[in-house]
Amino acid sequence: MKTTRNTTAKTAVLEVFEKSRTALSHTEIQKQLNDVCDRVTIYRILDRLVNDDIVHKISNLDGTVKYAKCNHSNQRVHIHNHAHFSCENCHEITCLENVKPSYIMPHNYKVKEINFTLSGLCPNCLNSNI
Amino acid sequence: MKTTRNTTAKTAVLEVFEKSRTALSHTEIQKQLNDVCDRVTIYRILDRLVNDDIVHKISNLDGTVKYAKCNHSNQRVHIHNHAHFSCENCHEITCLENVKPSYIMPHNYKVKEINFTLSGLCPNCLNSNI
DNA sequence: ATTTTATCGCAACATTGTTGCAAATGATAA
DNA sequence: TTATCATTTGCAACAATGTTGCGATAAAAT
Ligand SMILES: [Zn+2]
Ligand SMILES: [Zn+2]
Ligand SMILES: [Zn+2]
Ligand SMILES: [Zn+2]
Repeated sequence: MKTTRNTTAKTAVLEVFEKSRTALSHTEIQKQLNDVCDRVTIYRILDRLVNDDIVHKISNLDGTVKYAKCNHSNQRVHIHNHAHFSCENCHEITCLENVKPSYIMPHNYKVKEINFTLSGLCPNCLNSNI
Repeated sequence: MKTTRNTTAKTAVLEVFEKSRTALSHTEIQKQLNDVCDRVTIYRILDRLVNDDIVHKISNLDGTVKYAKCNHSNQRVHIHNHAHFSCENCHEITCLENVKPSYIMPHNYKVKEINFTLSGLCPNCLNSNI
């Protein structure tokens, strides 16, 4: 069985996540890492973190992909059914841990994962009345 | 004011949408068009169609972007609040026009658009018990 | 038919993500 | 501590996707 190692690069990436209130793209992580490691390594670390349920991947309407730390890694069944908010002004993406959509599916579909992203203006940008 | 023109390329793209039951990526459209026009032109046509509320853009968890015809262009207020299903086996993306999520948002957010994509197995792939 | 301007083709570029392979390094046990 | 070995890394090269500038083309209106 494949074990996951704690490398300096991985630790650095996790620290970046720890410091961030919002979800981060590969590029944003790379900028904050200041050449701690190669671009490719970041991709591979992110893959592993997603695989190990430490981070979850968020895909935005505009095609950008971001990542955020999971704060429920302790749960037995690990699913990300919370919503995300994408601000059209500041482009920040945040987890809305308490927003979970309810819906009724037609028969004959097997749903395994959901991706619910809302976009518009975040509280910050709404207050600066843009 | 900018007016939109009906060009042969645009007509060809619309015909491709008309023939398709599922959402299409830029690459899929290009393949079906058989060099009717340049790759860049397809991008520009898609942009215009989205802008004119004739087509809507769907962004998938795996990072792929697809487009589907809107079948409610007549509505006064044009919003895409229906869900989409993305099959992890055949990779087809279909509009679930009747599935609309209900949810409760925290205050101070202004929601303008939602993107609700479910993934798993579509009826076709579920029946071929994979 | 003429005019206007939206659209197109092309080339060049930017960004994002992937792969193969030799070298480096973390974890484990001797 | 040292030896071992599978995991991880860096590098280089590649692939896919999307963007921009600009001169040429063509749709639509007069
Ligand atoms: Zn904002
Ligand atoms: Zn989240
Ligand atoms: Zn399927
Ligand atoms: Zn749809």
